[in-house]
Amino acid sequence: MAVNTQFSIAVHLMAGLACGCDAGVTSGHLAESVNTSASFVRRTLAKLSKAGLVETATGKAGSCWLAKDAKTISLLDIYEAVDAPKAFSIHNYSAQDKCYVSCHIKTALEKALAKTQQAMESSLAEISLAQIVADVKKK
Amino acid sequence: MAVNTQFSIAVHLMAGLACGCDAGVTSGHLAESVNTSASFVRRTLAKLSKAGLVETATGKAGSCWLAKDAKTISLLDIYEAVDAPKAFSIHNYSAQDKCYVSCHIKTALEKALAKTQQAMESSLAEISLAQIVADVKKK
DNA sequence: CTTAACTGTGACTATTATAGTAACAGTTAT
DNA sequence: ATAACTGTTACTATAATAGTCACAGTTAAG
Repeated sequence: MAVNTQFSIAVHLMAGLACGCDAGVTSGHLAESVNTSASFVRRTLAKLSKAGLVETATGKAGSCWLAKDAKTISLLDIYEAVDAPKAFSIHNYSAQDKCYVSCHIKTALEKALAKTQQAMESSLAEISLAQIVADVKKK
Repeated sequence: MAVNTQFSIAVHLMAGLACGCDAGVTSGHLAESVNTSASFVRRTLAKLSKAGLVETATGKAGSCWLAKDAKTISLLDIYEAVDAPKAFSIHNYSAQDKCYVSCHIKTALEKALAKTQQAMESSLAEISLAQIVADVKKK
């Protein structure tokens, strides 16, 4: 798979942490839920930790837990934490001097796509982890 | 590169067509502007053609042109025409029965991300090809 | 009616981002 | 001392995408 799923995996992990906050949740537990290796989970977890969304304890009986209340964590926080790719990527080519479209399309596109990216991020900011967890529990 | 640039290339092509509408624009001309092969251009052009955004003529002196006024073409039209990937893809894993997060996260995520996708598409719908062309010409 | 110059399309290769794994050093309860 | 974690690096495998090649189909022009 060459599709980026970091973000959705990260949300899965965060939801897992939000639900299992009673017991000490390990990367192994989470890996089982996501169906991948503990190592892969830990790498994503590391990013969430650096972003201050998750706290961890090393050593025997080490574990992970949410650093904040799920209500105060938005999907945008998670999106930014895992530095998922932008919604759009612009092709990079060497501009042909004699063609003004070729020379200026890139900046024009960047300007337009910045707006779109902004719209997407605003939308993500409005969804909290708590909402996701509520949805998961409802079913 | 495993990053999808279909969309930005398609906009580049459309801008090229919008600007060079006087002369017969060929896939070769466009390829030069984008700095890729004519064949690759034609394949993207084919999608735009199927979507009714572009018309083409085969045979000697064949060429391409916009099917509609640039003012009436939105970036969303182009986005849909090239069926660019969704902003987010959800990881696919086999759900672990004993874990309810694992079982239900997917539908919860889909619901949340549908909103985000919608926000993005609305934003794209508000930008017309004509605006892009104006930006390109301004500089 | 032959040739030249296009489009349209299928089949192929190369690239590279990403998923996923393995291994091991560092840490800390027991 | 040992067991069971985290944190991190290095590696392999996969697959989406870019990009190329080749050729059939079409049409204007000589």
